[in-house]
Amino acid sequence: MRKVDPAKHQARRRHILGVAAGLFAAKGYERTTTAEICKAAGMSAGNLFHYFPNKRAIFLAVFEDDEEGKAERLAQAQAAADPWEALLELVDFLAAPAAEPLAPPLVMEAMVQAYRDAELEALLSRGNAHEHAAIAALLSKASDAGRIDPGLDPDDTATWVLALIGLLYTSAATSPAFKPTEQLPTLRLILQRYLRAEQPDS
Amino acid sequence: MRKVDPAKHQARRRHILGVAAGLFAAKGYERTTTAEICKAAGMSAGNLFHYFPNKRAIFLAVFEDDEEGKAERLAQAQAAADPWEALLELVDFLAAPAAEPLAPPLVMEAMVQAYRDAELEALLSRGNAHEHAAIAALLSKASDAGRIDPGLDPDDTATWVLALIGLLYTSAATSPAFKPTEQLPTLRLILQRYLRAEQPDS
DNA sequence: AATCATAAACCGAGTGCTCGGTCTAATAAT
DNA sequence: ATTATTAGACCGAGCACTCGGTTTATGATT
Repeated sequence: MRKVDPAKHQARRRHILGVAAGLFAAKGYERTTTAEICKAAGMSAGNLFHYFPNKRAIFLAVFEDDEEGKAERLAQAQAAADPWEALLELVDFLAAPAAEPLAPPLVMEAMVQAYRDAELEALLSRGNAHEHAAIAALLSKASDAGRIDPGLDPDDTATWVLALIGLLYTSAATSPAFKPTEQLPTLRLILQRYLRAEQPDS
Repeated sequence: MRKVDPAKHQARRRHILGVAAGLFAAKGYERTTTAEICKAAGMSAGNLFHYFPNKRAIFLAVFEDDEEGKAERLAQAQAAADPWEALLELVDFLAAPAAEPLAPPLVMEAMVQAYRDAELEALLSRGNAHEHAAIAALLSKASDAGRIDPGLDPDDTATWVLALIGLLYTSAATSPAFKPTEQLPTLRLILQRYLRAEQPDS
């Protein structure tokens, strides 16, 4: 009996997800055919569907895999001494992938698909809820420490902070001239002025 | 010989575009079938394609029609006496449609489609360029009048202002809890603190 | 007014094609 | 030998769009 090598299986799976992510980003979900994924992954249809039950599962897996391993980073942010610095670092961390060429269009595609797919919607909002909670907690702490405008509601504000980070993705996806790395300082400026209006110094 | 009644033709055309916009917003471009549009519009396939050469033309026409008539409003904004007030009003004007239920998902769909359709891309960036120019001009005037932070580059900043307005659309489309009308004041707050950092008064 | 001629408006069954997904049989590994 | 893995021909459903034809509205003609 031939023994399964789970590591090999995982690697092959990830290989598929990699090429699929590229295609989904470039052409969108519906216009990407399973045949194209097969060709790009260098395998046959039968084999592709040996790894995933259907096309949608491939799409979902792209984001499941991405969502993994983000939790500890969020928890780690909480532990930092200075909540304001921690917030800035967290923003940088969440904004960083926007510089990768694939991420912005992929995020756009995910958003538009989540609008009509309950499962994807659930998956994404779970990840989003974690981020939201982490940011809100930091905002609350920073507010207590007198580092940000105390008039801001942490929950509502966290939503806006997340949305502002998302702006890097949507802008990068919609206008080629927009370079997330170049624009990150402006994002930071906006956040600082928005959040720390009452404490213009340090 | 029968002569065409252009008004009637226009009305019928707009009727089609109305129902098509609803379907595109709800289900996305690719998942909306021409058969559905026919049914919703109460006409046959033959007749639908009598008004539009193909499905994509219907999609494009939705945004062409929307783009019309926005130019004069932009020009009018320039004429206003106080550039800062004019800017705020322009923001309100551009943000207003975000409250309509159809607009946010439709905008999302347009953005994602424009990423791979040169014609749509051209159409949207034309409209965007006008808005960008109008905002940049107002920012420039406001800067000269000492009403905003002089360190901000009008062009770059206009891009951000537009992106921030777009946030109302993307946020409304992706999270049902986000109500554009309720969030507009926060947007204004962010803009004020961002743009007028050096002039906290008035 | 009544009739005719003509082009627009409209219909809906049909068509060719593409797509996601399956099936069978061959191959490779143990 | 036995079973995992692969390939790609194949299938049925669904799609955008066409086509031949009917109906309806309008101007011209009598």
